[in-house]
Amino acid sequence: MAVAVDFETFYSSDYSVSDMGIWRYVTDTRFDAYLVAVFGEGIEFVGHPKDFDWRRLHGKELVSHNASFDAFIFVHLTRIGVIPPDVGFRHWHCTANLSCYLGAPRALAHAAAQLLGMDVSKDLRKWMRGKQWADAVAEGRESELRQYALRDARACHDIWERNHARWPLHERELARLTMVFGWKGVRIDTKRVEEGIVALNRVMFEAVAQIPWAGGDDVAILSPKLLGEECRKAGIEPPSSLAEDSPECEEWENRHGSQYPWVSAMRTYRKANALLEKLKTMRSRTRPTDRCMGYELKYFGSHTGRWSGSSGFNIQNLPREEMFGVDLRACIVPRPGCKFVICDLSQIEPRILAWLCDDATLLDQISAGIPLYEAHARNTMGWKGGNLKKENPGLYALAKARVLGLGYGCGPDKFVVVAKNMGGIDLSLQEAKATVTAFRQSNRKIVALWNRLDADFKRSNGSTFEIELPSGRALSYFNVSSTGGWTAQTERGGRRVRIYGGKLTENLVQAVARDVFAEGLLRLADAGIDVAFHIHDEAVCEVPVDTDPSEIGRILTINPDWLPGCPLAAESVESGVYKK
DNA sequence: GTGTAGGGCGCG
DNA sequence: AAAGCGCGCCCTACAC
Repeated sequence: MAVAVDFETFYSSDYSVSDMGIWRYVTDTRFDAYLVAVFGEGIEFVGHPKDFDWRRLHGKELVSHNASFDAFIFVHLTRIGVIPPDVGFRHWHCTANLSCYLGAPRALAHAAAQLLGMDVSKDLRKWMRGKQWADAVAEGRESELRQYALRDARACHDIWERNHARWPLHERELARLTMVFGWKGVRIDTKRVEEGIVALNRVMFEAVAQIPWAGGDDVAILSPKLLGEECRKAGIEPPSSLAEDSPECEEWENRHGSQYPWVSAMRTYRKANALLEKLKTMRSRTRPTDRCMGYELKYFGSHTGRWSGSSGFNIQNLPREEMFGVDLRACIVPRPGCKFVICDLSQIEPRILAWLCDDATLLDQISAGIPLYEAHARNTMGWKGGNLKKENPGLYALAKARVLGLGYGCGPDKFVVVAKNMGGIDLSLQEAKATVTAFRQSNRKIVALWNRLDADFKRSNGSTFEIELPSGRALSYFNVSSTGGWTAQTERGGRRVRIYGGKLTENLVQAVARDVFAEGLLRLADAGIDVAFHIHDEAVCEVPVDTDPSEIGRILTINPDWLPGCPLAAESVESGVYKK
């Protein structure tokens, strides 16, 4: 039994949690929590937070949809004296996270539709945008608003009551850790951020100077249409794509690039702008009190279970290298007295794939210390020499591209691109075709896994296809259908996507790797090691400077009980800044 | 004005 | 028949 708590707070087009982050939103002078709805265990209240007897929640299990928002509001209202300081609730669960775990959408309206079959329209909340409680009163809609808030609290309560038994305790703990890691945030090197902003403004100024249509105020500098018009004025055809990996665009650049620097200026502008926006977000979200920036990760952000970045700042996709002389990762630093130990699980996905295929040869080689991609080259590419990475870096790169690309069904056309992007390898389509065929012939166990999953999937036509993962949780595909090709929904009620053996294999591997890493996170927490943030298979730990870094790798590579015989390895680096 | 789709590109 | 996968955020274009 739990009590649902749902706050309604003022927001507008230029004042919102999603743009500003929760800390700045709450500390802004415009902040106003004008309503709270509380529902469950015989409590039914809706009104101003100051009018609720918060002591009624003492000792209760609380639940909110997006608990990282409501619990933060609760803490803030306690700090400023609206809520008394002695309300001791037991846990504060999140039904948005629960919904994701169950394969339902995160947003309350859609989650309630899928999990409760209930229509929870958000129209009134949108209507409140930019309006204060007094505006609602003036327009005679306050009782409607109260009902709306209570209805949301009831939906949250019902989602919890009907489904929480299917959410394991260790997964709830992962969700809780995700919330508190994000609240705590990361320390920011504010000087480096400022310098980066100055440098990028200059880069963009110079790029704009090269773009003839960039004069006015509201001009779309990256507009393909405007580029097209400019090209036709000059009597040349515009490239149909500006992507870095477009051969057509590469040819255009070779032919026209020196005379017309437009494409290269647009690319520079695009990259520098994306970087600049990230720096500005960091600057605006850094708390002056402790020079730290809160961030948010979405627990179960992907259907395979991985976390995903969120809320206007994605901490999981910071560039690895410096760009335009700006090192974004280095803007994130340990707190005083601490260092980072950055630890990642080495080649976790191919190891899992080998384990799932029961490829004993490969597993034994890895256990014996042979590098994974070298072992692959020995087994299936005829490598007979010594250390492959040292003796033949080109072949090593190809082996890596084969393992990471071809293991999941990549075809020849795509493999040309994958080999180029991943290993800088130029392959003709003919060579790619031969490589794909040879790979599938010499990796029969992988192909057998594709085929087995594909057949199992098709047997689920008309219903839900579930793959039981070694950890005990399930990977689900809803409403399997064969109409117009085989499709399913990876999210309940979501868009249909094409499903096939290679994709199922990749999803399965990704899900198992996620569970391995998740167990590691729980063990780190048990050992009292702070994780500043994490990126799929990498934990950025923030520890006192005298901490032994090898302990962290040891903890992350303990085999879960459900993964016996899969050799795990980790690499750790100590650093005074975040880096790759 | 808002919402959405898609190109492009950052990450694992 | 064949198909790398999983994300989020920037921007533009376009429908309403």
